[in-house]
Amino acid sequence: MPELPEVETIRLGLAQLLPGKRITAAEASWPKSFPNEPAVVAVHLIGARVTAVRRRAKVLIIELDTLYSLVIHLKMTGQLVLRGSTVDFGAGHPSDSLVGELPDKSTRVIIQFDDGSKLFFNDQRKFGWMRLLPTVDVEALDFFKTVGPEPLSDDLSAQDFIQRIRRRPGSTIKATLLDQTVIAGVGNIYADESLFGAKIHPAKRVNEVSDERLSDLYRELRAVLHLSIQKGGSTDKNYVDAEGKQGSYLSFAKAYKRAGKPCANCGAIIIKIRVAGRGTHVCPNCQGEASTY
DNA sequence: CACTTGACCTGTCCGC
DNA sequence: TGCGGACAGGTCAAGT
Repeated sequence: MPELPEVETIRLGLAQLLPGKRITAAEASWPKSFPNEPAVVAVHLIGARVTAVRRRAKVLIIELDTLYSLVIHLKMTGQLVLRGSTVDFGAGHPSDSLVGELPDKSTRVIIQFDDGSKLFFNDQRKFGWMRLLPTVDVEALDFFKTVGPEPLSDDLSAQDFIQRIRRRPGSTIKATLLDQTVIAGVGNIYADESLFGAKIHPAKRVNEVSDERLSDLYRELRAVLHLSIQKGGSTDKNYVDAEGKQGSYLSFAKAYKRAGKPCANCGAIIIKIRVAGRGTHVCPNCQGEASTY
């Protein structure tokens, strides 16, 4: 569920909170969530100071002054919440937080810092992971070697976007958007939202979509990602930011999780179907029926 | 080769 | 009330 805007929101928070802190301890109550050898952790993580927090696609990278990095993928239900920092979180009240006392029963890893603060890696479904790697090896991970360009990059033009989408002519447009090797960071929410905005049926094959429509999709995708980052991401069930707070994008969503409700453009009832093995929200009027293409 | 499905997991919701 | 099953969806491995 954390997609590009959610991971970016967490990154923005952690980038404010973590740099300069020194790690004093790390423990994993679910070893698969943090499978590194204890000896490697002892040498390259304990005592390390955080220098930067970066993001690539849906992956967070916490860089350390030991020239190692913590690489983290939250998958569907992962959370990274900092508690007990001497840095003030600002105006938010504790009641804004979706998570209560930590650790809780979904806490898999706890990273402790020299100022007494703790970073909690919670993950209800245990699909997420973090691993410690030499920083120079991070980009050599298979995922980073094959992942597509950042959709919000200034370097990605509409023409570049269209060219990459067309690498999968026989696939549905939604499956292609979700393919991380085509474009990075898009998941189920923003696939549905951007396809709605571009008035493209998710089940339509790429080779049946015009360049003009794909150009609309490029613009809509960037717009919904920008808006969601501005709203602190989408909280459906589990997602919270680095302070434990929910995001509010879903109250602005036009398709995702709106089955049975009227389309904001035409008033037709949004339906939920299955495309690329995922629950898919579509306006049958604005986006048309797949069979008519 | 291109594309789809299953596995990894837990919690929630629905029907009986 | 309890229970079985469907469902939620990111990514990789395995299957068609």
